[in-house]
Amino acid sequence: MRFTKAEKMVRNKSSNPQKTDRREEILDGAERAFGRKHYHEATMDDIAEVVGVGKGTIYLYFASKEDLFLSAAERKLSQLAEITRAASESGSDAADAIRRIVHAQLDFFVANIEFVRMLFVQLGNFHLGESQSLSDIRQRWLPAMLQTINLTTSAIERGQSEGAFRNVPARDAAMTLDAMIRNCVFMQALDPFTDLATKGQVVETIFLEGMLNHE
Amino acid sequence: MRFTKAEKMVRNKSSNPQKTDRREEILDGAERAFGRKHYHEATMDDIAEVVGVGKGTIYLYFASKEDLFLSAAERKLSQLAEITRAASESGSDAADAIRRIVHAQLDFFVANIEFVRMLFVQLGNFHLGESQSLSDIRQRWLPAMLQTINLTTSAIERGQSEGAFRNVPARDAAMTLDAMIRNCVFMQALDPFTDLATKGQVVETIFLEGMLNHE
Amino acid sequence: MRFTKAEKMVRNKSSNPQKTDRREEILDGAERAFGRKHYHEATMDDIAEVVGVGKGTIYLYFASKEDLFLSAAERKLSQLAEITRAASESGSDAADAIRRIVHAQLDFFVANIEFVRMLFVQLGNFHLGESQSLSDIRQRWLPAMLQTINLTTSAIERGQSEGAFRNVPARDAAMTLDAMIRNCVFMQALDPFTDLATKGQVVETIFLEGMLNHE
Amino acid sequence: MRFTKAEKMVRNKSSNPQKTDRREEILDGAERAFGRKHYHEATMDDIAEVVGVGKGTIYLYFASKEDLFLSAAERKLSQLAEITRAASESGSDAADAIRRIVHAQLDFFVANIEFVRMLFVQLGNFHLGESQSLSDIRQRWLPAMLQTINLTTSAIERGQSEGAFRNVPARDAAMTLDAMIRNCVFMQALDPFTDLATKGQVVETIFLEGMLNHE
DNA sequence: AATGAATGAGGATTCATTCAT
DNA sequence: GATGAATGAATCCTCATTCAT
Repeated sequence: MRFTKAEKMVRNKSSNPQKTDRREEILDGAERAFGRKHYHEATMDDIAEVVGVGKGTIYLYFASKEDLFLSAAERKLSQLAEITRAASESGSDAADAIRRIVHAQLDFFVANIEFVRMLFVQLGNFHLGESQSLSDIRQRWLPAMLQTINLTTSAIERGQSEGAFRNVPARDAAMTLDAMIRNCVFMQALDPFTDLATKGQVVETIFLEGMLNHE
Repeated sequence: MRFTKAEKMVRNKSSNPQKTDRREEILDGAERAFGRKHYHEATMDDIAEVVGVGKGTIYLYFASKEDLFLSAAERKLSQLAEITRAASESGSDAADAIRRIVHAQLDFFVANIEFVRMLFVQLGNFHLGESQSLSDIRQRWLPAMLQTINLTTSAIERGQSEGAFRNVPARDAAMTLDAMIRNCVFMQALDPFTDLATKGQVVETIFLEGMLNHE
Repeated sequence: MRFTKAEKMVRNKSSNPQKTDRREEILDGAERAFGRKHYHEATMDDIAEVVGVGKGTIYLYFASKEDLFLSAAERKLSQLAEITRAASESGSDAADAIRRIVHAQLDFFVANIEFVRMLFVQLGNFHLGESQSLSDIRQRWLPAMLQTINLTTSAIERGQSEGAFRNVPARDAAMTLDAMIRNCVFMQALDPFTDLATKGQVVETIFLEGMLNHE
Repeated sequence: MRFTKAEKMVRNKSSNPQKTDRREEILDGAERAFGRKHYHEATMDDIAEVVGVGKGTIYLYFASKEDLFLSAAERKLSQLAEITRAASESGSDAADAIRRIVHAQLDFFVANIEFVRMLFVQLGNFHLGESQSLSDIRQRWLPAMLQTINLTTSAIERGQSEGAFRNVPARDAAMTLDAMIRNCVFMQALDPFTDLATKGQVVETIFLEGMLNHE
């Protein structure tokens, strides 16, 4: 039985253990490589070397450099959404859910610092559109990104309907919080000697105190 | 008579008005070109076309593509620092200074949306280090960036010493605010139909209410 | 036990019926594959897929892609020589032999259109030499090709010695006839709706009338 | 003033002497390079070396390797059509026109042996279709090829309407003659010591005697 | 014997930079 | 000073061949 290239690509997502492993290995390496250099600066040779496979091998699992890049980010974004869901659900009330989301995401970002590099280096581009060939970035990344932002938005809306949170546009607030958290990782990278916990605390304080109804 | 490349570059910083004008024109064009495409996606041909000069001409004023890019951003970052200083100084008290900074920066970003694209697309890289050839990004950008962040930090410290602001690490808070403001521009770019004023209001509310001492 | 590559190749020429069958299958597939695409455009993957075997299997029977290609053509050229011999021998006189050769070859070409594609696409190269890696094309193909052309040449010489044919260099005439016949197949491919029989008739008429002594 | 790439390509066809010269130089080199090796075997490096320019320079004048190849052949085919027209028009009667066409084309082919190699190596492919990316070969080459074949066809039809030529399908006869002439060049390449004049004579004799009405 | 995943040399194309005009 | 034609290093991707299973 024969498969076209496209079909093969799909098959790779199936559960064949060997192929899946190799695919994951390549994604791991790509994450590291793209974490160290810009999309345009990381060459396929770099990536192959990091992964420890031949250049051609990558093309057995991914259709192009772009596909590889999008896939690597996609995987991480899904994990982030999952982390966020778990954090949100374990919160006793809205404020607690927010607190847990903040810390869960911080932990995730720190544990995946290379992903953060990779992702946010490209993210400006995502937000700001234009880039033709990377245009389908939207299609590949948006679902997981929306899922994540929606979870935070929901937590805020819950707090608002309970009367605990100030009445600001929930989605805007959620995206603001998102930016605040990401920023901690940037700061951490800038000055590795400060404590990330402190920074997380600052975000938590400012955001929660800013949201809470003090009457 | 001949000049080494270094000598030429120094000469270009001289005050010959014609040369200065042409240099500024090129920076304007670079800003637009880099605003539309990634550093690696914008070619020197693109830039020359946008500026309306020959490709070789750019090399009379800038040593390399990288130098051009760094210079264009440098100029804007200085303007941002200037704007921020004016806003901060015109504030009647700490909270007012913060409010003015938020809105001044938002206005500046909106008026220079292409710069924001250009800058923040590369910024992740800046924060997160590594990239060899762009390593001197630090040297070129850091002064103006520090100046800007220090102005916000000072305003916060003023509020804290007056007892109006909560006692969190001022610099971390300043950088958090910075991230919140930048994020507005991203959101604006994502959904151009929402009102930027609203988003600015959300940032102002969350940050100020979060910082204010409610006892 | 291990064999060097050369030993393996020799073994493959042995008469083990199974191996021979598989070898023929692969040649059949190669013929189809090379008939559809240029030598350089048909990949070993293509061929393996057409044949319905694994890519590695081909290398059990042929030393390289080039060897496969040369072998496939070699086989067909031998068949063409055989067809031509039969046609020539069944002719009652020289003119009749020529007529039979023309039609036998046309029939063969039509029945093996993919071979014709394969062969004549490469043939310019053959005639015109140079191509290093394909240089031994000569050694592999020339025997059968000479055999074919010699049969036609003999028929013409017979006609000349009988006084029926005009006295032109027989070998040149034979090669000209060969080109005329091949050309029919090209024309047929160009315009599939015209009748090949007509074209064959044109060739027969022009060649025979041109050769016959009209005194 | 600025031009898009496509516009530049068109401009190159204009009469700017420098650009035209360089373009012609490249075509000359391409002709030699493609004459020595198959389209797929001649690399852009080869061609650049033969021409004596940098690899990138070729791309200033031609959009791709394919474009270069098609352009080189196009140029020659136009010259062949022109040669053929002149020969046909200078013929005193139909038979004479044919004779002149035969010898003019032979001379042209001999003088442009590398073109013949280039062209006919690819021509099988042309006639026999398929090759996707080279599909527009048709559009680029057909006009000049049709022009050439139509000239020969006309000469034959003239002879038929004058009653001098046998009544066979004129176009088929023309294409047959074409194949006969091309074949001389092949033979010449095979055995460089034979006289091409003799071969031309054989073609002329067989074709004309075959076409002439002997009643 | 048969397979097809892995490999890396090789090739088309792009683009920052130079330099003759 | 200004230009843009020329360059070739660098990059993505393909595919013949190998070899562990």
